[in-house]
Amino acid sequence: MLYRPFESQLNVQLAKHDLYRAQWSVLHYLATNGSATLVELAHYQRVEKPTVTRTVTRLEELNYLEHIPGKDRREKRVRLSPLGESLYKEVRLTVDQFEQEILKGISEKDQLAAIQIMKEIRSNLISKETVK
Amino acid sequence: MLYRPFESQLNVQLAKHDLYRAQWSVLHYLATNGSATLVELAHYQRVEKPTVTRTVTRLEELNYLEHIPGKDRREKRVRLSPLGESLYKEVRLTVDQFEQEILKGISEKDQLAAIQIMKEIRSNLISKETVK
DNA sequence: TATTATAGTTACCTTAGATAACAATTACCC
DNA sequence: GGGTAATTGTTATCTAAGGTAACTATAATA
Repeated sequence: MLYRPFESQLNVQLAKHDLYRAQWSVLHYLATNGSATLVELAHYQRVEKPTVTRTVTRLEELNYLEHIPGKDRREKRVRLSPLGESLYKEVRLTVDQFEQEILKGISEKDQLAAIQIMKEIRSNLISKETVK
Repeated sequence: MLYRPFESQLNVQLAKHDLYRAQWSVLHYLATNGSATLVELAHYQRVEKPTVTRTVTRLEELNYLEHIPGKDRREKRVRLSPLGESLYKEVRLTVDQFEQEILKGISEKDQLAAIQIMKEIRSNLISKETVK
C-alpha cells in the first residue's frame, strides 16, 4: 500500500506549470504558514539541509520567494513573493482539480476517513523521528 | 493530503539494504507478478521507458534479476534471480515492520478502509490514463 | 513488399536526495 | 568574559530518478 504513491501523476500536473514536486512542497508550506527558515523546511520535508538550500535557491532564481529578516543573523527566513503567491493560486487550481478527479466516486465520508488516517500516520512518523 | 507522502521515510528503510525506491518498486512487482517486460514495468510505475531501462540495468548489475525468453525477440522479459528473491524477502520484513509502526494505534477496520480507498484512487488513475 | 507500430537503448538534461567539510553566528558554561 | 558547543546555512561531490529526442531491431499490417 505505502510504497506505491501516485507522485508521478502529480508530477504531470505540476509540469504544466514548470514546477517540480519539492518546489511545490516549499510553495505550499509557505502559502499555508506564511514564512519559514531553511531548517524548518528541512524538517517539514524530512530532508537534509543541502537539499533545501538547492530547492530554495532555484525558487529564488525564479523570483517566487523573497527574504524577510529572521531573529538571527544565521537564519534565512523566506516567504512567497507576489509572483510566488499568484503562481501558487494558479497551481492550486490544477492540483485541486487533479485531487477531485482521483477521488471521484469515493464518498465524502470515506475521503475524510482517509485524510484522518493520513494525519495519524504522519503523527506516528513524527514521534518516531523525535525518539531517534 | 496527496502531495505529502512519506516516501522519504520509506527511503530510510530501504537504504538499510542499499536499495532505492524505484528499484524496490521493480522488485516488488516481480515478486508478486513473477515476470515482466520493460514496457510492463513502465506502465506499472507510470514512467517513461528509458527510466525503466536504467533501473533494470542497475538491478541486473547487482545480480538481482535474470532474463527469461519472451514471445518476441524485441521484448526483454525479466524475473527475480535467487539472490533477488532472498533480498526481497529480507527487505519485505523491514518494510512490513515499518508499516506496522506507522499504522500503530489505527484500528484494523480503519486500515482496511484506507487501503480500499487507495485502491479506488488507483483505479481512477488508471481510467484517467486510458482515456488519454 | 513497403510502411507503420512496438520494444528497447543511448545520449543528454534537470531535479532531488545523501555525506562530508566548512564558515558564520549564537548559546552556554565555568 | 572567554572558550567551547551548538545551530544555521553553504559548497562540493556522488548517485538515483525523472524527462525528451533520436536511434536500432523486430514484428505487424496494409
